[in-house]
Amino acid sequence: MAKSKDNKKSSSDSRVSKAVVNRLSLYLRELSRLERAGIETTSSTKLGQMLGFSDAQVRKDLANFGQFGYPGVGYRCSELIASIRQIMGTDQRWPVALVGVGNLGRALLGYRGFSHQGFNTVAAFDLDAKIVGTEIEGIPVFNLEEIDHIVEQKSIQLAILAVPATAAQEVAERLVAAGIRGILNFAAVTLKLPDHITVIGVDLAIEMEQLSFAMTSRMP
Amino acid sequence: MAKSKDNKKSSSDSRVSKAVVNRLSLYLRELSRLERAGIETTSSTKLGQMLGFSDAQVRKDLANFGQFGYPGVGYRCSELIASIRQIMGTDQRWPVALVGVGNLGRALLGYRGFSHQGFNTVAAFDLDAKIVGTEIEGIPVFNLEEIDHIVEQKSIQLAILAVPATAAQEVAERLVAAGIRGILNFAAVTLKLPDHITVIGVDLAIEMEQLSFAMTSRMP
DNA sequence: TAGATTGTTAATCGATTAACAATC
DNA sequence: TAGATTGTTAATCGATTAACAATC
Repeated sequence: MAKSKDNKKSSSDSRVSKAVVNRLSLYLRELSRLERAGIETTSSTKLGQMLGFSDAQVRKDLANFGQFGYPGVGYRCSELIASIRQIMGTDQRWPVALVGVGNLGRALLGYRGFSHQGFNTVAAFDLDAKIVGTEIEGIPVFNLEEIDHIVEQKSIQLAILAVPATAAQEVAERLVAAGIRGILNFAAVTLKLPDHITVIGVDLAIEMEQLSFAMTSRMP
Repeated sequence: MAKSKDNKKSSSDSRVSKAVVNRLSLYLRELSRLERAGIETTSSTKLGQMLGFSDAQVRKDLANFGQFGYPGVGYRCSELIASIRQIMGTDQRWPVALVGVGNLGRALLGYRGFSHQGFNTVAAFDLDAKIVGTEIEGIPVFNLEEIDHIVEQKSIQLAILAVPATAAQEVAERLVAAGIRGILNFAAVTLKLPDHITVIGVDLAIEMEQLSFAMTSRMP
């Protein structure tokens, strides 16, 4: 085990920035790749190089949560993976609701990448009578009216919101009323929700704009 | 027009952070909403409030690129929209290639949100003989072999990469060889590409992890 | 042992906020 | 005019990097 004094900082004391948590996910992704490749040990320098960060940054990020390495040796991939999973909360399974089974929602239902990381889409919701009651990719589609019931029954805390922008605020409020505490929002609107609700916004048009800005500013 | 001395900083002098450019996109999104609602004027305070930023931050971000407001009055929505579009490069149309017509790729082909912002998916690429030669959502699907040809013919600089993670690095290198300069990467890998290539990564599993971290750290 | 690498403290750098004269 | 709000400079805050003793 890593270090005898395993006084990891309690997970709730550290007010840690969004950027740190994002990098933690990237470390996890690289570490998993190394482990799959049969590599047992790595270092802050190597990990940083793979991702374009400094070695100091890697160590500092991890230091927010405890001591995970061995001076003179580095980090054991499998151990660090387990530690980061625990920090991120992905050492447990999270049942997820997907709301809005349109084009994008359907693709997300079929997306295999989530389950690896500990996320299980267990219920989908829509208003379209043609699909309510069916199963898509093995996941039952319910009428949105049933959200309170199902969220409670399946102890769901997380939702993926893939409804049209015009409906997003209203649907989000229903999710919160149903007991959802975290939302991955694909709608191109800023949701106004109570402070205790976590919202991560993914706006694909905005990501494309970052590209066009880069093309435009670094003119060749 | 805004200010008589329109000495906007030249778009290439300002080395501006990723965070600033992202907020610019958010300002643009809110301004468009206001304009659609028939509101003609706003202020840094109001704009900030809508998005959870300080008024000073809004003004500082804009100050990177010029002077767009009227002291005592605020900003004219339509003018500021036009200015930000110009800064972002979305005052012009960008032809885009979509590579990898699987589950997610197909959804992205059907996604209407891009074209509003000035992006036009004009060609899709895949290896699957069953779909090569067909049109999906009105967009022709080509064999990946044809990428060089088509990219040149259609003057494409931007690509959306939606292939399996295992293929992403190899396919990305082909895109670069074909002349692509910016990639929106949905594959869960860090691409190793020349410095002059801009890559924006969107990893949905990582976004979900941000949620589970929030659930786990702010335990109720 | 010599070489490598951690965790951590101090120094630097950059980003955000506060404050205010200028302006409408 | 009085009130509102900009653009900008200076002050503060936070994040990144450098440096190094401790450790294997």
